[in-house]
Amino acid sequence: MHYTVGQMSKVSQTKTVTIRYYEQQGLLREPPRTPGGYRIYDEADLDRLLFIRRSRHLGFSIESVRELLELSDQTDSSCANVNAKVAQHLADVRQRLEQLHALEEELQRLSLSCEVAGSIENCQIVEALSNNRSKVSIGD
Amino acid sequence: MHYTVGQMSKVSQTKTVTIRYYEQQGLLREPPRTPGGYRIYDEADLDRLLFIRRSRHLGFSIESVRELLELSDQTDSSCANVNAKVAQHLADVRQRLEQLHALEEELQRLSLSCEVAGSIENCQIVEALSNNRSKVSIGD
DNA sequence: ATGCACCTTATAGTTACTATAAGGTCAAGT
DNA sequence: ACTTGACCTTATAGTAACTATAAGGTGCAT
Repeated sequence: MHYTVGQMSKVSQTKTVTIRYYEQQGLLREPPRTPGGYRIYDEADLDRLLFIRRSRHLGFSIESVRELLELSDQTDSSCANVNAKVAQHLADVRQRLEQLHALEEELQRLSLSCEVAGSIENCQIVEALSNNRSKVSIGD
Repeated sequence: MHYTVGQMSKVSQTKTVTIRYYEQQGLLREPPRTPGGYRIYDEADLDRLLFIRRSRHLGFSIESVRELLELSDQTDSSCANVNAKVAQHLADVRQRLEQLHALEEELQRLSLSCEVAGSIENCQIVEALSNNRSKVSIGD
């Protein structure tokens, strides 16, 4: 199966200009073209684009996405080079999971307190992500 | 306890200009000033700033952050108004959790396969976030 | 062979910051 | 009291990651 840029756009909810922007940034390869110059993508290109979009949506910078893609592109390289990077991204992902989970719990509490009490009291959404001031750091 | 913009900046790893930008955007209040015009923040301002930064880091748009903060600012409003919004954000957060979790598992698998086999084979980071094409949507 | 939807490159605009300039404030030290 | 230096003020311009628009070429269905 192969796709035009427009079909890629539709499936991935990405503007066609954005897809070409990713190509320019080296996140997507320069795909083959029709005689008339139209880009032709395949299944793997689509998967890669979906990965980029979802990673961006989860707050990863283009630079982080590039690194994750590079891990993915490694066919079977010596681990020493790669393992530190994996560990680093894993720690990052786990921190995000923790914070998202705290936010989930608070939203769920709000939703429940609404159903039971009929009104919101003592909303602590902000606290869900703002405490543990000393334990958690930011940074990418 | 109260803070200058510089102290807020240090604790939250946020440039002072960015803090003033959030004030301009209405995410932070206009704080009281010293006679000389310096901004003075309190604990609650700091918590709010940390919440904004972490939400942004998790991929929420300024608009989403604004909505979450509005939920938080509601003292005890009638739920009907708010509940739909909470449910929506909860669904969004849970989708992010799912995707992040898939990424975590794949990074962990990579890390383990390195320790055991000494090399990375069959890396499927991209697949971790790109499959379930029909089940999962993007959008904020 | 002629629409018309979809593709091409290129340039300018938007969002969410980030950097820099030019100058005022404040607390510490003399 | 005054000076010094770190930190504050507003204002303007620049950057990253898109997004919109223009001007024109492609390709398939009638």
